[in-house]
Amino acid sequence: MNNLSTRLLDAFLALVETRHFGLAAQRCHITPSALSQMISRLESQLQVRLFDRDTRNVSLTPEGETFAQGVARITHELQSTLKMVHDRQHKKTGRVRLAAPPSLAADWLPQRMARFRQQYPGVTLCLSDVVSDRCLEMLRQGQADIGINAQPGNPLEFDSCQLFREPMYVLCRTDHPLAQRKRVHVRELRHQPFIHTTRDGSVWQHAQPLVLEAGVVDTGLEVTQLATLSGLVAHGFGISLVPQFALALCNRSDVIAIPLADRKVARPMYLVRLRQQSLSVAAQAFYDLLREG
Amino acid sequence: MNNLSTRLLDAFLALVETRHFGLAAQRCHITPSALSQMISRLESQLQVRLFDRDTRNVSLTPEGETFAQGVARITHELQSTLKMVHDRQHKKTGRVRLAAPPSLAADWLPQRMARFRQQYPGVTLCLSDVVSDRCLEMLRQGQADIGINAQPGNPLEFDSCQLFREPMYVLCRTDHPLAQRKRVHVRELRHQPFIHTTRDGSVWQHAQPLVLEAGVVDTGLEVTQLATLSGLVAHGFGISLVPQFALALCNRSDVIAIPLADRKVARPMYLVRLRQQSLSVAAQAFYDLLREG
DNA sequence: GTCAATTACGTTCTCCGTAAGGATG
DNA sequence: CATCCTTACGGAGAACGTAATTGAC
Repeated sequence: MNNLSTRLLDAFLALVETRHFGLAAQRCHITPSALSQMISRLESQLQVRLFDRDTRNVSLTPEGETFAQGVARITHELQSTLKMVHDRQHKKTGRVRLAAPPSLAADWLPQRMARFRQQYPGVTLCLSDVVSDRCLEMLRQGQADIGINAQPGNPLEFDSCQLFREPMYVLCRTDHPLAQRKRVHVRELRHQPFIHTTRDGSVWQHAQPLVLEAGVVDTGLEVTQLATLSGLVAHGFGISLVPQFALALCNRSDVIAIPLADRKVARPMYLVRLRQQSLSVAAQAFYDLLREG
Repeated sequence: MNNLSTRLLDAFLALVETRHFGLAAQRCHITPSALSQMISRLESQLQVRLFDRDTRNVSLTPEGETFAQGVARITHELQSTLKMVHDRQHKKTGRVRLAAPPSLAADWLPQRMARFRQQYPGVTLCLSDVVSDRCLEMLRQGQADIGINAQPGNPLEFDSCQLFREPMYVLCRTDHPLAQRKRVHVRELRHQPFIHTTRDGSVWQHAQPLVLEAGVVDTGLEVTQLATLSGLVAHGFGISLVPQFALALCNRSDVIAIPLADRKVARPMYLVRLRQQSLSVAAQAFYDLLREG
């Protein structure tokens, strides 16, 4: 029985403002007869007389006055909500939270973020540069919408597609025997002192079996920052492996990066999202940009 | 086109909470089919997909999430407004503003206010004790809902009905020649020094022509408070006229009040309200109490 | 195969418009 | 008597229920 519609409330407000059935009906694009019936329905549903009216005069009752104040608040909230939803739908507002490895967060991803921002300046872009394990965790806990990760995660839980395969490079001093080479094979790293990156990062997880198999010497060094890594290399503590997009972060005049010839050593990079939860309109647009653009 | 109803919003909220069409439909007392259609209508009106759903799972989209928050606020405002109107209708809340002369504000009116308050304790009763001119002015400016006044005001503007006629009394010292009399006629006040009440009060306006005609002596004294009046009388500055309900306010052992025999000198008292503006439910109830009870 | 959401379709009911009615200045 | 709100009545369309369909596990 108790059912109010926005049409009813709008008609009520129109009559409140005009105090005239004819004008109010005109504003609502209905006939005065229909408006009269609507007001009657409203009054019978509320069980309150809202207007004192005869053929000459229309005025609010005190109860109608209080109702009008409430309706004003309600329609304000309603319009605000509709606008919010509409704006999100048209990417005039919104938020996209990204989780990506430091190597891509440095340049590759910001480049695409800038393109997206230009098209949808109202959408907030949040970027977390995270190591591999943390990336999937942020997605799982709803702290990120889109992840970029070397591991695709559990297919039941995550929807992943490969973006590209990132070639790996050997990082060594410019005076290192390998420094003059155009390409290097993994097996040539045998007996080389090796500096690891942190073990929860994808480089470690991906390269560890390969370099161990190749017979590198463990220096016991394990660092997080690529700048630290290149610094250790520069001062002769050993060599290391870095992915292509991380090269810019360890660029020093006294170290050099040699591409690894082994194709299979290239690190895959996946675009990852939760399978159960759909993306917001803005996040979906950014997802499409990464996947296709 | 854009038309939302509370049924639609309630159905939406039910589905948000249950995440299950069957249960939500049960809560709304409709079939799952109807609920499905309602959600579809809602989504097409907003042009936003609100739920991700298949036969196994129902979950909000991010846009549905924001809409749900808005709807929660809207329904809260709506319920609050409906309750407010309902409470006013049933006199669980409300306000009645009264304007009455000091004589009636002292006892006669509070007595009825107490009776009303007992029945409708939630209704706030505001009382202004005002002189005659101010009473109609407060009604006119919407500062009072109900007036009690010796003047009915302009019949086009005010709706007035007489409550009673209040007998007038001569106030004099106990050692005054008239003090022993059971009744006094106006004409017997000839040559008596007379103390006036303030000229914007009804006593002055009502009694002035009569006492002047009778030939009283003007003392030049004109007071507002009845306690001042009785004090002046007690100290021999003259006599005065007071209405019956004001007697309690000038009760002193050294003054005495003698009823005026002239019936036409009795002061009429009107229940007054604005004609154009209807009373609130609470005010109407109090009006009826005064008029009939 | 079973369970749940959706679609198809028929019925009911709401809601609006036209036209007549009634009240007020 | 003119104006404006209201009532009466009929038709168009919305909304719900029943039943068949689709889809996921």
